[in-house]
Amino acid sequence: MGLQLTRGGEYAVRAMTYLARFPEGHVASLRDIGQAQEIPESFLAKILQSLVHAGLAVSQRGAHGGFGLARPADQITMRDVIEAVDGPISVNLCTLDPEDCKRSGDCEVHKAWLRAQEQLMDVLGGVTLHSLAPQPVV
Amino acid sequence: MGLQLTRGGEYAVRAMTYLARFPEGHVASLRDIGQAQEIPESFLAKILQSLVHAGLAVSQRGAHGGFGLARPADQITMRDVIEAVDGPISVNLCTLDPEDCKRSGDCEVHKAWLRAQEQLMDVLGGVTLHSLAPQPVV
DNA sequence: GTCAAAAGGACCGTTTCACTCCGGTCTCGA
DNA sequence: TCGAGACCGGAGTGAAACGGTCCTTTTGAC
Repeated sequence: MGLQLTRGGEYAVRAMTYLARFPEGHVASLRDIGQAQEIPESFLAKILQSLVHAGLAVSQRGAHGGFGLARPADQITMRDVIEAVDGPISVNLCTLDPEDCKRSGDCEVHKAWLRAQEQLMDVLGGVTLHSLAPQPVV
Repeated sequence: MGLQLTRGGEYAVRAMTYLARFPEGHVASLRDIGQAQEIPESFLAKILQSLVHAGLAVSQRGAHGGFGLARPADQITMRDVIEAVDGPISVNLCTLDPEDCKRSGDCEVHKAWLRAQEQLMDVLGGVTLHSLAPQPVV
């Protein structure tokens, strides 16, 4: 079964959506997030690190530390989140690296893949965390 | 890197596109297809078997046997081919089996995935082998 | 009958997935 | 200042999927 999101990507979207429910500046701990979203905590730690590295989340160390969004929720998309965790979205190898695909020039198949990829990115790039979040928790 | 097509799916599309260049009823041997499209023959054999089982290709055994399309090229889509080889396209587990996703009801994330999936299927389901083939070989 | 070709099943090395573990580091609060 | 709480980051791991290979059997044309 190809063309499927990784578990890490799925968890990342859920975790970030959870963080989007809090007011800006608020941080939630690994444990909070993991328990609320039913994500194994040790795995979630890795995922959140990727998100921090990508500049989508911020972390606060020490007692009462945790994670929060690095920007307002309406400025982070599903695409951002997924690419931070799983790397660039490329529906087929040949759409990622045109060098690698000697057929890219004349090849109708290549063009079809490019279109499919664009559609997918449009959808994922158009969905913000804000639009995903249920009514915010005050 | 998630969300990517398998090698098998890629090969399948190329192989079927190759077969679409011939007049109906013509069969090409495994070797022909493999050499023309630079696909390892022993692997291609497996892929073509999946396509035959799925009713997209027909095979002729014995001397001068080979493979051909089971229907006219304008009635076979990329989606058909990919699903025959890689199984149903599901961009996320929760879009495949709603039972499995207890969040499916109230969950905005779930709806976003459904939309993404639909877009992808629309593109892939709208591209026929006919539209992919270069000028047919007589 | 013989040769060409697909059918189909067993096998296999490598990579990726989906985690886990653990020592280290930082920070706050008492 | 000391220690508990929390993230950092790298190494490790079992299972599954990927990407094939190989070999025997069956079928069909000549």
